[in-house]
Amino acid sequence: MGKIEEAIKQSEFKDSYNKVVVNLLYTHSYLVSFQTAVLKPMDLSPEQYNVLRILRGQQGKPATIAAIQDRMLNTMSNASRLVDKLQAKELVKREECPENRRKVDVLITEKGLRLLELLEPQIAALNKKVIHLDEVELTQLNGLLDKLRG
Amino acid sequence: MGKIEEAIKQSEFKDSYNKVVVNLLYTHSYLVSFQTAVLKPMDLSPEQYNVLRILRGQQGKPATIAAIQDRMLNTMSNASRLVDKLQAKELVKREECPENRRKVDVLITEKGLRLLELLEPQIAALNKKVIHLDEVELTQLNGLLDKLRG
DNA sequence: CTACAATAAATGTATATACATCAATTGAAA
DNA sequence: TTTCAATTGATGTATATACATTTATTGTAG
Repeated sequence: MGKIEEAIKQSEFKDSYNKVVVNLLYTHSYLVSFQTAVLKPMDLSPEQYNVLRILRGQQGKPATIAAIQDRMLNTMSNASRLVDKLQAKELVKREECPENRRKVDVLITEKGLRLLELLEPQIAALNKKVIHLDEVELTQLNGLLDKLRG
Repeated sequence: MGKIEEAIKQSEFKDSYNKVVVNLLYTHSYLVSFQTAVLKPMDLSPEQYNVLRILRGQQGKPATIAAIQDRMLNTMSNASRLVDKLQAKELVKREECPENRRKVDVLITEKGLRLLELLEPQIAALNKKVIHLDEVELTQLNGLLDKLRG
């Protein structure tokens, strides 16, 4: 695939900022399309998968809808409806928060945990296959992305 | 904002591949949300903006729907419907391709070109403001993203 | 030439997303 | 205590997206 100029058949960019934006959008699409292919047979969207991982990260503690929203990668998305979908598949459950009845405690179920365990090695293998960087480069890239956001 | 661990309140990752994926998804969302804010007053979505730029890149030559699809950042999206939306706003026009009536030639209009000229300095200023990297780092980042995709 | 496969774009449909609004609950001020 | 603003999540709605199917046109094998 190579350079972004070839990938999108554009020979030059206004400036390096512009080029890096296009490169990031393109690389994002590259990664998401692979991820989607692995998740789809399990009837999960990438954002649903992300919510499951957030809930597992709570290690037994419940998370409110607002807390999930906060940690989501796509900050514009709708945590309430994502939880609806996951609950319908019995991958998460809602519980009324006793000390504040406005809040809703969301927890990952056993079934949800088992699904993650099934998916994770597949995703890891996929990442290793489609990300053509070594450890040093991965660290550099993580550093640059962190710095980008300031 | 700083490190990805703080941004999404996750203390550790399975491996560096995983971390870089999360970091990319998060940075993507960071950039798109800014871009959307600039485009929204002009009633353009980021993908519509992208299609306009692709058409301008043709420098007067028309592009077929398939050619647009090819160059789009989000390869899954629907070029035909995006062109519908842009055409309704008179930013692009469709013309029947004379030598092959299955194809449709799409061209950017004067109005479309003027809109791009209006938006571009705004986008450039925004990029400069929200991307906290210098020229050397931008080049490094572009190189790593190109290498990532192989 | 005819029939059929291949190609190009449009359309149908289900789901996802963005954003505004609504309803319920809580907390705090008068 | 009563009232009202703030918080939390759910819902309504329009648009966007993913993917399959359909329609129209072209190319090609028999």
